Amino acid sequence: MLDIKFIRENQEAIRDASRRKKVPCDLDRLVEVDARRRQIQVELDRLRHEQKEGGAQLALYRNPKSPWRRRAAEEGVSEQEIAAETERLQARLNEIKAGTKALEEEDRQVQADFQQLMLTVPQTPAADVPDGEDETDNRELRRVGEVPKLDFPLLDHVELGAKLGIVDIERGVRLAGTRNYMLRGAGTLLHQAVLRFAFDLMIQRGFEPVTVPVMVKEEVMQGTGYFPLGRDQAYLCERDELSLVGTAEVPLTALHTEEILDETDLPKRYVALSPCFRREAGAAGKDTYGLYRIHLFDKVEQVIICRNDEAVSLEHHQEILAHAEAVMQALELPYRVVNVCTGDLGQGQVQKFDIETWMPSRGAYCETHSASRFHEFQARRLNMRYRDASRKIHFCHTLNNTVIASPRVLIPILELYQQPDGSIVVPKVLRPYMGDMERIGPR
RNA sequence: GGAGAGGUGUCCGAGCGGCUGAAGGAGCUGGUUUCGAAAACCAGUGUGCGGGUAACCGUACCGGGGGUUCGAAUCCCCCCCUCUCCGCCA
Repeated sequence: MLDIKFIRENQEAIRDASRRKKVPCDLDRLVEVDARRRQIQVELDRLRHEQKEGGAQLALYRNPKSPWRRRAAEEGVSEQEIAAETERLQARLNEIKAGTKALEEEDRQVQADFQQLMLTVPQTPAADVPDGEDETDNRELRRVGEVPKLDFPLLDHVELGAKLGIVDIERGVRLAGTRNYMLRGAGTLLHQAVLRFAFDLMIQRGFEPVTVPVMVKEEVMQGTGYFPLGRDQAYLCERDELSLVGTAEVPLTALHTEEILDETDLPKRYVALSPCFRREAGAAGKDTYGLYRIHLFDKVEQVIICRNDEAVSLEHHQEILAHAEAVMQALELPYRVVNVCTGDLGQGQVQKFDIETWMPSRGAYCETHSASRFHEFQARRLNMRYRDASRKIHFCHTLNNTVIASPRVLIPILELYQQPDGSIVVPKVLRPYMGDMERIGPR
């Protein structure tokens, strides 16, 4: 959500963002509703003011012991005159009541429309976000690590996994349908090892580990910007009015909802390991092979909540990106960093850097991480603020990034660490998490 | 799931239907005092929205939503949440 004042004064920028991000937003309607909203408030305030004063006066008229009555008596105002005046005032107040009631009714509708429309306004992208339609227009910033030259016929992760008995897609699908899987034996250990390694690295880097709820209320989904636009991507537990989160970004970012923090407590650095649930609606037929696009995975996510300062935000953006890169470098996986283009940006994102890791079976660098900054967008929706040294209140800025998501990252690990004999060498940094296992061989 | 208690400002805690944005305390900030500190004393100390260049003014908010009333933190209805006891259970 953006500041309505900012929206009013920067309509062209919003229109531009809406077009370039391909986020539909009826700005004309919003501006119209906003004008009416303010009109109503001025009128309502006026009516309520008159009501308050009139009501107080009426109390004085009606109370025989009031100072006003005493004064009136001294000045020789007759009982009849007071009674007449009381009646006149009562009539006026009844009139006001009717007027207020009608206006309040309209106000309710207008406020609802206003809120609805406000939720659709896109954040304006940063100046250095490249223009573009979709992910093919993302701009590569750098490549890190060498793609190893393996001079034997490569197997993909599905074949490797099946041969080694560590990835069981067939049975996963049998139990839960398409885009489901089972990890088994060393596959499960590898999965856990990757997550735990990443988690520990973040703790070392000063992030507070948090265990989060993965079923959250409507407001939380809306507050983080996933609803209403992304509603069909989420699994809903309608009976309990809860949604399964697609990432721990949601509960972590919303952690201080409705709070006013102290500036001295910022930035907040949080890390959580959670399951992530994604319906992948609209992705039918896309990436159906293997462990790439699946309904359930585990992810270590990092979130920073910081001061409302563009420069500070930028700095943290680089910081969270660096943490993720450190993980990839420790795993010795070749990756590249891309500056995500406007068409591929989410509604609330100011800018997003993806890390794409080389996946031999796909013959491409593919997204494994996504680092976003939002400025106030999420904080406004969540009403998450802080007080600065001069007691002024501001909305926080928020940022988040993947630390590691598995099993997707198992794709490059399995495929790049495979040996001619079909076994997998365990990346060095993961061995302590796997009972010093150095190699995954056939059972 | 059954029974009871309760939800008020940063916290604790009052609150006959109008004079209560809300007593009183604590905390915090500033000042006085002190060589300095503590203590004591004095003053200030919620958020949103609207209007105004501004000082400021208006209005809303006492878990949420309706209702009664000229007027509701205070009365009525519905919902939510927390706590205690009992039952069940990873």
